[in-house]
Amino acid sequence: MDVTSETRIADFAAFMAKSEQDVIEWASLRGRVYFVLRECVVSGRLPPGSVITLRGVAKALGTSMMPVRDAVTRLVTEGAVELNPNRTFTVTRLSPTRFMEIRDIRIEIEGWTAELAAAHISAEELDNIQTLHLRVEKASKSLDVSYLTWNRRFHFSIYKAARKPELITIIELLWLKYGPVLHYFSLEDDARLHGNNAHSAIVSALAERDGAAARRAIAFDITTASEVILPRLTEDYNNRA
Amino acid sequence: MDVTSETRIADFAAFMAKSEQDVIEWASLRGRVYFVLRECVVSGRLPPGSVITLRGVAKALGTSMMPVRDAVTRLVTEGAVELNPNRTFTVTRLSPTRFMEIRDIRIEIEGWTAELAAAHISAEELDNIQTLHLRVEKASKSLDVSYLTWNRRFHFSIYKAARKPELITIIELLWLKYGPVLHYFSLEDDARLHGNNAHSAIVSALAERDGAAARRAIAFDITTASEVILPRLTEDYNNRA
DNA sequence: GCTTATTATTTGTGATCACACAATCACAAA
DNA sequence: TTTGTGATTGTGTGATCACAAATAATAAGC
Repeated sequence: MDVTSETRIADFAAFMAKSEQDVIEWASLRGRVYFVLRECVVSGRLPPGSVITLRGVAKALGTSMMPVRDAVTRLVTEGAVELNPNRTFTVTRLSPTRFMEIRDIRIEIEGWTAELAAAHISAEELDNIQTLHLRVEKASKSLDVSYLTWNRRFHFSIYKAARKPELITIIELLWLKYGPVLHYFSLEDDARLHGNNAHSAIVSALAERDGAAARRAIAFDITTASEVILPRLTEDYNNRA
Repeated sequence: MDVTSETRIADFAAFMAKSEQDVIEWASLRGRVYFVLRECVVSGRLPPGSVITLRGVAKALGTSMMPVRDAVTRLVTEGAVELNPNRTFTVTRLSPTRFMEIRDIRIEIEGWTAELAAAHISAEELDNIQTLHLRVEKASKSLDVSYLTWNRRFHFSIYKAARKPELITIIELLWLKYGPVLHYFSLEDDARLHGNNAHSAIVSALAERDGAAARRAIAFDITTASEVILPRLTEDYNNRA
């Protein structure tokens, strides 16, 4: 218990410093705490199942309990964190069946969104997506953790081209639940290469304004990635249960 | 300003009493406050655009600010309430385009869920849905406000038969945003009759385990209802803007 | 020595207080 | 009459305190 809490505090502090280097500056304190916690959960710094205590996080971040409380309860309503009957907060652990359900929903919704994007995408948006595609490829070759970040930006740049903000909101929620398990993926080079092939197919489908092809390419991307993740997740889930 | 706040307080108190008559008993105070506020928003007691103050609600419910604060911030993350730059909370007002976007998402997701339900539905579930269908029909003939409640139970009983909890979560969020504008609908008898025809089609499609027909029937139900709502919403939106 | 009961610590929950910001109203000057 | 300026009120936000419940730790009993 001592080690994890210490680790958490160190992670929080490190990420706090990094996030202040970033452009994003939040007005309210609760917003900053939410941002830090959210990134820790999505990036896998806080692995699924790890406990979160309000006072611990507050101490680690040098704030009061209140902003942490707001941030954590928000993550609870978003499904990234669970409130156990033991009165403890834990990062949500996805069961294999739940993982597969979210995978199927992602294929349906993100595929649909990409299909809509193919109909509305502008030349500038397409340019931006192509450069992002190159950044993802570069990040996938070097063993960099930033791969997941670039991959995220690549996907959401496509979805934004559909001009459906409510769909974006839903997809963000899906990624928030899906994000932690993506960490199983970060050291798997061949899977990344497959992902790059899928990304190429997405880009060319968008360039040709072929909605059906874009939907298929998105589905292929999600499927290939999940085929790498699912066995590792299942193994991990059975061991820890 | 005086009238609305008084009205709000009265509504809250009345609904508080009614909710305690109900079976549902929440452990935490924040949960009860959330439940009350949520129902006030969904049922249209708090029309879109009305302001919510933490101290006012706390005073009306006889609690401290804290549970209200938790409940309202949760509604904000769920999209039912907005936090304006003026530092005031207001019930989210759906623009016509935003309404149509959610309508389309509902057709896609709820149609899909009904299609899945047709494949997995059991005999008991089908029985339950048929009795609920009769309750909706009865409530639609008498000019009762409970029509929306029964309609909601009818729909979610179908979606639960799909056995996809993540989909249910998404649909709940959609209804939370969609709910307030359904109040335009409550006095329109002929539209209700159309809705009943659509419901009959849904039930028979489920009885025959015809997924494609169930999807079409759901889409028809949502479309016919929105065709009644949209012009009224647009008129209201243009007048108040 | 092992089990059980009791204390102690840690947890989330709710209440209260202090602060900063925004809006509104009142009064005075042009 | 209109406009600018100051004060008052009301707002969300953050901090601190008190409490109940649950877990962990300790001590008592066999």
